Amino acid sequence: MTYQASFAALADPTRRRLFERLRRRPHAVGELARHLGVSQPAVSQHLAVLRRARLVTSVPVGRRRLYRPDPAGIAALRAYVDRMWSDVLDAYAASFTQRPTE
Amino acid sequence: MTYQASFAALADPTRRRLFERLRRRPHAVGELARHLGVSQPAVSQHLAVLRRARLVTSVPVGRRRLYRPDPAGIAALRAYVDRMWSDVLDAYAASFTQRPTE
DNA sequence: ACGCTTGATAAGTCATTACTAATATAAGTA
DNA sequence: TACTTATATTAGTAATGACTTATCAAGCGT
Repeated sequence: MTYQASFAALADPTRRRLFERLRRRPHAVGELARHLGVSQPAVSQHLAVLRRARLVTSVPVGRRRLYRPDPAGIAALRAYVDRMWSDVLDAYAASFTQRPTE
Repeated sequence: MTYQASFAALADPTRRRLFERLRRRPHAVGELARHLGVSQPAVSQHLAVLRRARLVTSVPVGRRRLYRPDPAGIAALRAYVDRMWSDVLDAYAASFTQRPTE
């Protein structure tokens, strides 16, 4: 059920760009705001959504706060998509023996 | 860039339930509406969104229309999530040799 | 302590969207 | 041809959400 929040989080283009920028190395909030061309509050709000979806974590470092990807949410998302994929493949294989009923 | 639409499509819980129900076997629109407890137009609209995201396809069969999962969109989503995952792992491994700058 | 910097939160606004009811189209049936 | 069934489309509405400005809290340097 946790992947639901992940989909909602990554549905927004700005939030997805944020996430993609974090995937390589940790970033501070202001740094992200400068690069994405949105205000600092907007970035903070987006990061809060990503955090609730377990897609990012953060640690305070001095007066800044470093955000980095959270493997937990990404793994959950990956597991979900993988299961969908294999289910679809299974259904496709089964469609040769079993005709769609109703 | 096509995964963007996939995320947006699956961000809605109703739409995700629709998609999950299709993953096993093809379904007609009315059948889906009955099971999900939403009106038929709502289902048609959701299916249109899923179709634009390349997550489902449909074929007319008599006066009904059968919807089934589209491997194209699912594969794109899977590729994206997999790349995120490996990038995060790479960054984690690199973090031992390279300290996060700025 | 004071000021500066960094980030989070609050309140308000505008745009998007998920839904319903009503209507249109099209395929099958008598 | 008329009638029914199945789905799509349109129009309107209520809720959600992404953004802004303003403000608050906290850490660091002088």
